[in-house]
Amino acid sequence: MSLNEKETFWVYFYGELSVSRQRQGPLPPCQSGCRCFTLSLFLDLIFYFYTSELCSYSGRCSVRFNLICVSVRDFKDNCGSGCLRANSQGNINCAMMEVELSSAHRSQQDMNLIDILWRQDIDLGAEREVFDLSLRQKEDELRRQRELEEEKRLHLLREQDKALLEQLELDKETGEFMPCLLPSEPELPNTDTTPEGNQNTIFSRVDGDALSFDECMQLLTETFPLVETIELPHPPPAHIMPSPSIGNSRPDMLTSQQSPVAQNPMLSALLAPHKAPTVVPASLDPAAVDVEQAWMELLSLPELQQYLKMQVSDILDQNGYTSTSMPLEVQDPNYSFYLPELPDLVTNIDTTPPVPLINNFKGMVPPDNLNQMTLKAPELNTTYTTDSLCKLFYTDPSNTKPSSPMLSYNSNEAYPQEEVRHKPLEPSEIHLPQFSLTDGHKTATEFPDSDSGLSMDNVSSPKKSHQDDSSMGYSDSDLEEMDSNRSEYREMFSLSLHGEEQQSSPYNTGTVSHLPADSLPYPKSELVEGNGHNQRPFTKDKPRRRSAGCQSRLSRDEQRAKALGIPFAVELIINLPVDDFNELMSKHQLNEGQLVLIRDIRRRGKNKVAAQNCRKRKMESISGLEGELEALCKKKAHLLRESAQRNGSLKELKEQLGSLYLEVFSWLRDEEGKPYSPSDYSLQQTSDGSMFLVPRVKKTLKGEDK
DNA sequence: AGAACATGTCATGTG
DNA sequence: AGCACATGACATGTT
Repeated sequence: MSLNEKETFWVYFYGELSVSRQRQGPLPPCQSGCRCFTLSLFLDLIFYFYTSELCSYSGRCSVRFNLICVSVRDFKDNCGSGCLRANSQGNINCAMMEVELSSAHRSQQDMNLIDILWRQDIDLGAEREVFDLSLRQKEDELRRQRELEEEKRLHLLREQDKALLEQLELDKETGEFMPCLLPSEPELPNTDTTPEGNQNTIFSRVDGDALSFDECMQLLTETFPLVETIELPHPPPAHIMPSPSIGNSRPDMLTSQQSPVAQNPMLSALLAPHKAPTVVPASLDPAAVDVEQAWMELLSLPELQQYLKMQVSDILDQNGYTSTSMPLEVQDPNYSFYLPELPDLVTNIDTTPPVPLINNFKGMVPPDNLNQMTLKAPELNTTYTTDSLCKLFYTDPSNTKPSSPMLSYNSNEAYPQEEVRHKPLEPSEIHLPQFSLTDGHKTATEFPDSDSGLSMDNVSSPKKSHQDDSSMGYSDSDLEEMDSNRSEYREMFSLSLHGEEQQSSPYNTGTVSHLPADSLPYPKSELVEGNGHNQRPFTKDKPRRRSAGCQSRLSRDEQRAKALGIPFAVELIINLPVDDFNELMSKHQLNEGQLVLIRDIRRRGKNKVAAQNCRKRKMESISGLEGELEALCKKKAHLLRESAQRNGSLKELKEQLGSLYLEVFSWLRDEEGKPYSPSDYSLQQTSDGSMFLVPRVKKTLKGEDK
């Protein structure tokens, strides 16, 4: 029996509705429950579940579920299990095809459970009409209609924004766009609550490619349609309390009071000062910009970071918040590490799936659709929002809290850690290629991973660039803790940021780590040809296809050296003979940090080559031993064959000898002319060739015994 | 999901 | 003692 796309059926998740990702482990499973869906809606929900948790996951994943689906007409008729698989493009290609709709495996326990759940829903007011197909179809039509209206409205808003920008005037002195008039901004959050909001509401642009503040705000609005504010142990002050009107509003319907910014006290407090004219780095093309990238840019703005710290510091000071007071830590031991400072802002930023990211999943229901999906099942009779959907599937409170993996790995990458808290980042440090040595004995780790190499990966690893930007000042202990979630974190940000900006920022934090960098894990990279190593490491005949994000360690060392102003190539540092190397070092005036980095580069480079050679030798040794073993096996087989051959020949000779013996023996006659019995006599030959007929001893002994 | 493999790094041993 | 190299062990990423 197969399910009709529109047919309503009940789904009972008995304990397992989980999203798994490669290497990251399963997400918290959905709590068991019974829900009424159409197949398409069920798939939508599955997809939402999938996209909400894996919106930026680029690898393969699957949604596994066990379910019992019950059609209206044929109540408790079907059950089965299946697996939705998504490819790297986010397409779910198997859908329900693997669902086996058979009642053969349904247990009586399942049947009873279905009955109980169904009756519960009846008690809650669910009627059979709820599952009527025609009603469902009407509902779908209404939903589509709302989607169309919503698209039109969004389009209109974008047009308005564009028209607004066209009204800007270019200030020839500053190169900034200044507003020639101050139009109202209905969709701009907090314009009515921020005193300076109406003064300079237009974020100036260097050129057309830059993100305006309005675009940033729009980005905020679009990206964080729904914010689940983390519950704080103490209520935030009134001026940062979220509006009570905040509910499950659709993101696109947010008003200035309902906007994510308004919902997010940290965010609103943070963003308000940014209404002052500020030059935004003009590196993004709004038409083609990835939202993630835009976010990276937005969050990496020095002004934003400063305000972020200032505002958060103020808020925390006012409320007595400390990282140790966060209740989230209780739920997640790692949370104090993830969210020490900016719980609201970054948590909200990271936990809400950006709408465009969800849109990346081609062929699936757009999030707006999801937001508008309605269900008439007893528990699902409200408009579907990200929140409600999450609650639908994550009814376990622990799963909706920051202790969830999603939140965890989202949080860690965006949080300035200890050093940031205690040592505000100075603008002069932001783009300072030559960091100053403030503490001689700490210079070895002036670059957070100058010894470990962690930051080298940070430099060029696109997915870590954000972490670099935001984790400035991570202590090594923090980094150690972060490591356990690093890969997860990486999955969240697939943006590719390249260029000096990203490369330099991690090193310019002026932060000091205190642990031996050895303890710091770091992503591995591969040796790139032409990086200075003439020796190619021994490898099997397999294609070397590591990801671009896992670039050469040395190239990062080179970037490091460049950032530190080391005046010679990394390959030179590594490959130069000791004397020449020392001479080179003495020729140049190098500070402690440079010397440490150079020594690390040389040590790592040498050791890397040594390891490669070692492995090469080991593999060669293994190959040699394997060859030797093969030869010995061949030799053994040959000897065995030879032995068998000779045994055969020997056996043949023995047979011939036996027949000859009998023939000779048969010729012998005693004195009476009778033949000798072979059992009584035997023929023996002496050394001189003489033959004797000898009575068998055995016979004689027996005779004596008698 | 997990095994197999590749690679970088560190700690330690050795000459 | 200090250095360079070798290698086991480990971590991490990829297939």
